[in-house]
Amino acid sequence: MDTKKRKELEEKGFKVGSTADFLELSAEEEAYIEIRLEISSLIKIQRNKRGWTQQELASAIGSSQSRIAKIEAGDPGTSLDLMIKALLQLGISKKQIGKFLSDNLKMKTV
Amino acid sequence: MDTKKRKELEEKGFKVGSTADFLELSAEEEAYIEIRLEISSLIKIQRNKRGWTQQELASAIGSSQSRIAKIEAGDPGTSLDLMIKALLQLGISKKQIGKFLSDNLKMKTV
DNA sequence: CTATTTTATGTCATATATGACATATTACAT
DNA sequence: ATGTAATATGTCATATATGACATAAAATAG
Repeated sequence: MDTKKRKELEEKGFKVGSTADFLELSAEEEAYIEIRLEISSLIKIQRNKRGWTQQELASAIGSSQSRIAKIEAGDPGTSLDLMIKALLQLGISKKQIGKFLSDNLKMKTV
Repeated sequence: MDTKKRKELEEKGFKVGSTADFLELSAEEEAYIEIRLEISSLIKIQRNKRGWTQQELASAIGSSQSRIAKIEAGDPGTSLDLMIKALLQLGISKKQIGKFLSDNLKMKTV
């Protein structure tokens, strides 16, 4: 991973280091962050596609507007669990979530 | 959802109620639990397929044997985040995780 | 421009997840 | 059977995620 991308992640609060020289993420660490960021961006896209406000989505899952903002911003202090709940409330099915993760193309169909 | 299945979930610690009459989960709540349970079972299957002990998997993600046992038992006091980290360390890619979620067939290919 | 809505950012008290540990239970050898 | 490794179950102190709230900043009317 290049230093620019790493810096971005560190600024968002991700613990990027701990791999010997603090210069590289393991493939698994990268994949984990990638999954989180992709799901986070899917939430934002789908929410907007439906014309929902962050407040509306928040209410639908018993959360708060600021929490949704943090999720969509890729804040690491948020869980995949809450993200999945958000997607499901947006009407995205398990199957569609799976398709989104497996297809590298950016989900035309949802 | 039938009462038998609900009882199983409640025994595992899931908050099943809060939907008016405490008899039904919303489709989204069900889907969320289903995703967790399927991923949990995928972890167990893939770990065994590789001949890893729970302790070995735990060490690979900086966790503990008991935590892996709880994940594989479907304990709700565990996060999707940790589960995904486990899968990735088992060599399951994001793409394969996606396929597993989208295909309803039980992952011959992984 | 000005008002109003929406989103972003920060803080805080509380809830939940965590690894570590002890120990029970089970599987699997020899 | 008897030991030995693997897994399950429970507890605890600590770390992290949480919703709520305040408020700033941006976007979108009008």
